Amino acid sequence: MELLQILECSPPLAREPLDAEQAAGVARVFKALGDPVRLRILSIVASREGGEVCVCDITGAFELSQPTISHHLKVLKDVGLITSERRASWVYYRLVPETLGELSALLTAPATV
Amino acid sequence: MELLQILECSPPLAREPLDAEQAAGVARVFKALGDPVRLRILSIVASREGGEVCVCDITGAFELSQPTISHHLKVLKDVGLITSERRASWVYYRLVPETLGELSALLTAPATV
DNA sequence: TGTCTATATTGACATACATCTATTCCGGCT
DNA sequence: AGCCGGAATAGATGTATGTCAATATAGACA
Repeated sequence: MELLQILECSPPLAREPLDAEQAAGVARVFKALGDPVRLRILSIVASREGGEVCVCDITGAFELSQPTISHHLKVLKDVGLITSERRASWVYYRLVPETLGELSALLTAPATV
Repeated sequence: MELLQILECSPPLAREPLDAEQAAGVARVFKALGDPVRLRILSIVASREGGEVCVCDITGAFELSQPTISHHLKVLKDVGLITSERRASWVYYRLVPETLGELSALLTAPATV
């Protein structure tokens, strides 16, 4: 089952308990967000005017090796938070806003009455 | 610095890149959410009428040892997602909706124009 | 005081993960 | 074809993490 589909059919945490399968799917995405480097990469991609970021731009923002950045990009891509497209020698990444939106909805807190 | 404060002053991912300190703080919370058992525990606590869950209720919902559940509760508590209160022999956990709300806001996707 | 129940802590262990170096893959260029 | 630069993959390594059994702690009650 696709991860985005799991997110779509998972109720907000505050509405009813997740079943084991939903929890496993959702946890994969949160785990991807549970690393400071990946969070910064995602925020760079998500906040970019035009929506596209070249890998070289990301690599330049960190004091980490190129393979490490590549690894983190793969993790984010595998859970459906970003997509990639190769053009000539460069690979461009962009956000998948639907995934982020589903996550946000999942975390919507109950009305503080 | 308190984790909730870091969440409060961190811009939505899609607005501007997180700095290293913000990312480290936010990542701690997402890492706590990055485990299926903890997600299910949190959803049990968050969706409970009355807001309180006894540890024994949680333990009964999993085929895991009591120390393991206790460990996961501590992780969720350490990042400010839940709080605990002891009354007589029992310990009750409840959601901290502010933390969940801050996280949700952080993930708010950019307007899909 | 002693015992019983509920929860937390400790210590051990196997697995997962972040990072690096070395290498490979892919396009463009000469 | 051969080379070069950008990016991905493979393999290695130290550290973090999820789990358990054993033990400790806290409170109720006899």
